[in-house]
Amino acid sequence: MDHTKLTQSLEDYLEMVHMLRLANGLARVKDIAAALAVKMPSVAKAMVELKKMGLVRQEPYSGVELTEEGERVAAMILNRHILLKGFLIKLGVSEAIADKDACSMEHILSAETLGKIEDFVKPSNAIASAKVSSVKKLRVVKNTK
Amino acid sequence: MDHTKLTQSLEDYLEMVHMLRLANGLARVKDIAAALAVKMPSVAKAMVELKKMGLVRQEPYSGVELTEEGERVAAMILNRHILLKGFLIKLGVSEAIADKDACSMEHILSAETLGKIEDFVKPSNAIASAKVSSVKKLRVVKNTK
DNA sequence: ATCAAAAGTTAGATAAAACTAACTAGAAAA
DNA sequence: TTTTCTAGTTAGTTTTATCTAACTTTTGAT
Repeated sequence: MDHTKLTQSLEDYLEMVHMLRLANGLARVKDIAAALAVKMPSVAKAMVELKKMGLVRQEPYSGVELTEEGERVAAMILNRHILLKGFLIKLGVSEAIADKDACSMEHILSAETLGKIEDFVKPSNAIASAKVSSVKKLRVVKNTK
Repeated sequence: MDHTKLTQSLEDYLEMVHMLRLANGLARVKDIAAALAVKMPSVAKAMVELKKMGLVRQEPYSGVELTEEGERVAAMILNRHILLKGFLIKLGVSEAIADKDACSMEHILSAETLGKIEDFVKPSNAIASAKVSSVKKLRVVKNTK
């Protein structure tokens, strides 16, 4: 509800909550920290911010959930991630590196560039279900930034 | 000489010094600030760091120069910039946006991804002089981050 | 030659994002 | 049911990168 703009790092946290819920059903502070290669207090602080912005819900000492708005925003970010990862793979980049670089790129590219990348990746037969199937294949692993 | 790793922001300052010297012959604090859309004291602080690292030389109250090592590092960064900008333009992105996004991307991509992008941009007939001619066309304008 | 404007510098404040250390709540084992 | 371990939190520090305000040097007009 709060329209304050997300920083890159908050986008990462929000996206990771979403990924972990898709992968495990539950987004724990400990797992968020491991996946982003940070310590738990960093996650706690980020969650305080995301709660203030109304993107995340959390009862003390338990898992993190997304609000409806949070879900909407996180899905956007995750779609960007999937698009960029697919793009890099299409260029011949290995899956692990594609994942890592997509994660960095997803916060900085302009809408125009993202659009052109989309055109490149889906030249004609853009099947809407592509995104969905990619999401199903999500596997969350520890990052080694 | 000092092997401390450059931060993204120091890479930007170093690259801009190089660009301004190529474009104007002289890299002034005021112009560096304008081109990167920051204030002069930010440039002054960055120059202190780059001097410590032995990448930049400057007599007080005058223009900034690159050391040999600084020149080497700056040229690498600038080549990355030129590569990425060309890549984006090839995808159909407008020149201004390509420049801006290349500037963000140049700090974060892995060697593997940069290599694949190079393959994509120069499929076969990679003329060495391409880089040089791009440099000649450099025009430094005020950034509006 | 003087002095005002422009360019450069220094000092100190603020904000983001991480960390460590120390504390608290909850879950699991004895 | 205690106790212990794990997960989560809070407080305070550090680093990076910006800023504003105040000061200094240089330049250049008069």
